[in-house]
Amino acid sequence: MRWSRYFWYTSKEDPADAEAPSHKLLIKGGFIKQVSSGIYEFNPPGVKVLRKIENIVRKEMDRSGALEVLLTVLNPSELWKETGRWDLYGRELFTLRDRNGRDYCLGPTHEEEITDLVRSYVNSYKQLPLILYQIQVKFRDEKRPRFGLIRGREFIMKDAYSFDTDEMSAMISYENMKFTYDRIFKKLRLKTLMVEASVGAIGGISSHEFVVLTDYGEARVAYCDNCNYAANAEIVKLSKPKEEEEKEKPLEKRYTPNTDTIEKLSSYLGVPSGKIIKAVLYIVEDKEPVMFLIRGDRSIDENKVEAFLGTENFRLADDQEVWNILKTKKGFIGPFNLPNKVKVYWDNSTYGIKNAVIALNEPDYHYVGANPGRDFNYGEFVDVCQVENGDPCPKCGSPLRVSKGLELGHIFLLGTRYSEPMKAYYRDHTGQEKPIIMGCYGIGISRCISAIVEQYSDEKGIKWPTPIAPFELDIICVNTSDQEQREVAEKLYLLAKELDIDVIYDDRDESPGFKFADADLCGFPYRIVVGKKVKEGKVELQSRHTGERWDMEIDKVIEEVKRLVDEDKK
RNA sequence: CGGGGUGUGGCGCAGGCGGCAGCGCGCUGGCAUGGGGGGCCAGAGGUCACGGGUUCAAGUCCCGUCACCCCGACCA
Repeated sequence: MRWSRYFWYTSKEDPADAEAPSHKLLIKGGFIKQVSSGIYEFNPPGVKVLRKIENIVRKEMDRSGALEVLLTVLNPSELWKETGRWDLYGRELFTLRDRNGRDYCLGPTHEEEITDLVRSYVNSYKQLPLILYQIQVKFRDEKRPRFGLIRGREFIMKDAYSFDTDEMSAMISYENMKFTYDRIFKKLRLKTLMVEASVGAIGGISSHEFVVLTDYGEARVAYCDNCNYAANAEIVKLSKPKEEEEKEKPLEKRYTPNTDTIEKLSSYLGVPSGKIIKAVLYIVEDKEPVMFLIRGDRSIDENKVEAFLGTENFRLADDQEVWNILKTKKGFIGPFNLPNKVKVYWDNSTYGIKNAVIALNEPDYHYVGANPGRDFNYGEFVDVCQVENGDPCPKCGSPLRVSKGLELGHIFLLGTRYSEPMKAYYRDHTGQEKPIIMGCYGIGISRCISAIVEQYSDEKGIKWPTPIAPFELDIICVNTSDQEQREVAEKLYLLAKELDIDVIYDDRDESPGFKFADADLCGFPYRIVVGKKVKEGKVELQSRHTGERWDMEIDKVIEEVKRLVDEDKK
């Protein structure tokens, strides 16, 4: 490709609206362009990267025995009503109506459609097991799109679905996909971590996420360096700590004005926040008040709350509700003198605290020196505490490490969540009718682009791994008005094409510095600079990854690039 | 959906105290250049997000709407 004839425009300035490095670089480098919040179009080099990723994924899926299909983007509501998700999926579902008043959705995922496809052909155990996949655009009307391709409302996903006769067989399909995902991310040069994940409301049997550790992820991931345990933070169980050993002080009611936060209370009383028992009031299903008590230096993990309550329909009580229910204000909520309708749960972290500070639902007052058994009694214990760095590993007790993670893949053993309501049945060898056991497996393809940029970039720009790079080689002619340099560059370009190197020749009439800056930004793994040294029969070969530069004979440089590129792609 | 912020040539920004709409990059033409977004000359390009209001006069003040970004809760 000659750059002067290509459609590729970079920017000198950082885009104003981008925050994450991958978002900035992809826009600045002219790979993508924003159309609307969470909606991006791909320019030619962006498409090249996307296709290379897709093809790596496709190759590994095919190798696993999965078969590619292409389902529809526009999906009639009927199937979604069969599984109840037309209503359950909520406002995240993009819906529309045709001229005859029929409802459709733009597919956010395709369990319904794939199950419909399979049930229309599969009747017998002889046709199973089966894994089908597709690579296709998905639509989700996210509450908050973020960070470019990291969370979009329109994005490219690889979704696969397995169909098995029984749970044992389904487990084998699941393991197959786990293995395949591991290969895929290695081929994409992504350093991923496989973590145990919540099966959530889908009610599946097993679930794992593949995440990369980055500040621009939205999941919290806990992992143990000692025993290799790794899990999404929301499912890491925290049990009761040891009882504190401390001499009990007398109970005292103290005037504590304006202490509506733990920090203020802690500094007002000169007591560490870990000695405070914090009470948080939630309103469940818009009516039922539920109080959680937790140690003052810890936070509530609302994912755990959701799992415990069995509903996502809950929220913090507002000031008015706190007053109406408890006759107090925020900061002074406690487990004493409660109306009967308030349910109270004690997080494990509150166990064994001696000489605690605790509120009593009386504005501007707290108890100090409160001790369990003597001054108050625990109720039912629960685990709703957010996991933090250093918490004990549930497997081996070593300190956990907690990081932000970006979820690139998620695999699920679904069971019969879709096959049962949609009557996707088969006959077993005795002639008995049984529901198919399903699994589903996703990879955010467009999100992978961002993840790769997050992992491979520096202040100058992107450093694409060779298998994913928009071009493997960039040829720059320093002085375009020098006849000899132009001829050499031209010759090398044609030779590189001859050898099937994915090459771009920067033949634009721009200053050398301009082209160097673009080359760094756009992230070509190899660059040949044709300059003054052509007089000595030499050009310069550079590696974007290592920064190395070598003077090479003009006659040998392309073969060397070919060797390096082939090595990288192994 | 709660909280915060921003909307001014293609891009990045200034102007905000009401009185000729500016700068840098990019773009067009020309000249000199050619190893790190380089120099000189001459140009083109704007419904100041939208709607309403105050005023002799609004980019600027007031009210409303919309869009986008960031922080939180949810998905690949």
